[in-house]
Amino acid sequence: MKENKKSLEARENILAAARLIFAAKGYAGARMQEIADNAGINKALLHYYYKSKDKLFEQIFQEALVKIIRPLASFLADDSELFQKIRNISRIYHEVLIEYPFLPNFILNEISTDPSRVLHLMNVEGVLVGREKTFKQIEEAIASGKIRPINPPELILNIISLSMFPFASRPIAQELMFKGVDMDEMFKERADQVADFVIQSIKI
Amino acid sequence: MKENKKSLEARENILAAARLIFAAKGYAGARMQEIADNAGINKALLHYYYKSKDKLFEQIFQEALVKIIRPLASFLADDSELFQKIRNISRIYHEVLIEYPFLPNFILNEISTDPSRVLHLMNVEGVLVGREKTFKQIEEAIASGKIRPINPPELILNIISLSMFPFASRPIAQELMFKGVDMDEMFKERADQVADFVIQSIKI
DNA sequence: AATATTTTTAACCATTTGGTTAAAAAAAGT
DNA sequence: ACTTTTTTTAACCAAATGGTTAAAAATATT
Repeated sequence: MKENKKSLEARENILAAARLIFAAKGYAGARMQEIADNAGINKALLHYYYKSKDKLFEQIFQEALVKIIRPLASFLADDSELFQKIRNISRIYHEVLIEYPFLPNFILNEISTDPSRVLHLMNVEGVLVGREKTFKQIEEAIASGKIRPINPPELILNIISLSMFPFASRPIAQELMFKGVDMDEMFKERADQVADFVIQSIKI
Repeated sequence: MKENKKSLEARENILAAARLIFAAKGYAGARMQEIADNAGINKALLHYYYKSKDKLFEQIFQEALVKIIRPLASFLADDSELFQKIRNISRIYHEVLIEYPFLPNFILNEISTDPSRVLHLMNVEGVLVGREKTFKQIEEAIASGKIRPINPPELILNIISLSMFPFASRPIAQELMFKGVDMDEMFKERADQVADFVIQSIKI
């Protein structure tokens, strides 16, 4: 007998619970017992399906990493015109983060907590492919007078900062600057705002 | 006998070690034993000076929160001209974060991990004072045609995002976009770059 | 010098935590 | 039907962790 319906369902319940708990509390703060409770099973069964906390975490973290890095890889590989590419990446990041708002904190936190445990999970190849191409595209846009001079990786970092930081800082931003404002609504409109903000800044 | 030189030194050693460990590993990942070792004392003495992990953490976290929020409060209270204010806050944040680069991750992480334990430590008053004034200043700059229309809190969020996120994302950014680049050098020049980027984006 | 107070330590403790075991229950194969 | 394999559970375990205690050492007060 191999992986019948019920066991697959249990596996999925475990993953869903683990996503929730790991994202909320981080590796060190997460408790296997809490994940088991949340998945509606007991701890021994949790260890039966996923050998150890490390293994389980690795899988969850890997998933999260992919969700965050893929839009960047797509941006770098994209052959569209520069401004269109900027609109695309901002839109995609906002879509992803509206669905998984905890991703930035989860990833940044685990990387700063224990780089050695997680940095190796980063599959860099997908990013490397288009990087030089996009750097060159930006440099050519500068040379041809289409945009102002800017260091290409910094331009990209700016786009990502504007897209991701507001999600990471949401609770504190809500308290300090957006008291009484519906930030979910704001985020929906923000994708294009960010793209416009960036384009306005660099275009001549 | 009250707080002689040696005991004050021990207290400061403890705080220094606690800053290091809490910032690196977060509340849940930090170990009292590790803090004690790092401070060159034993665990009982650590508890003698600071009653509990919670108490010690609260003090460290409070300090960190102040370092992050004060520049914002200064910005909001500042009576200078808008573009000058933008240059000021970017510069101050970059100065602070070059000295304490772990601050954004530390704070964002703990807030997302356990908002209830830490959100109440945020002294909001200093921020509230100047907020409406600066919002009005931005609105007037828009009305008078000096800058493009933008939601004032979002403009501020953009400045902070561009200033803080690169520090929070440093390890991953280094790997993906700044391979072989000296990011410390980049950060030194980035204060003015960020201010220019923002001003260029909004000015008409 | 004698006494009181503060500082430091080693040994200990209760709880929590990740993980295991051995056996029961359920399902599949024959 | 019965044998084998997979799934599930309760009970258990060793290590780690935050915290305590009681006594020794150092320092200050008289």
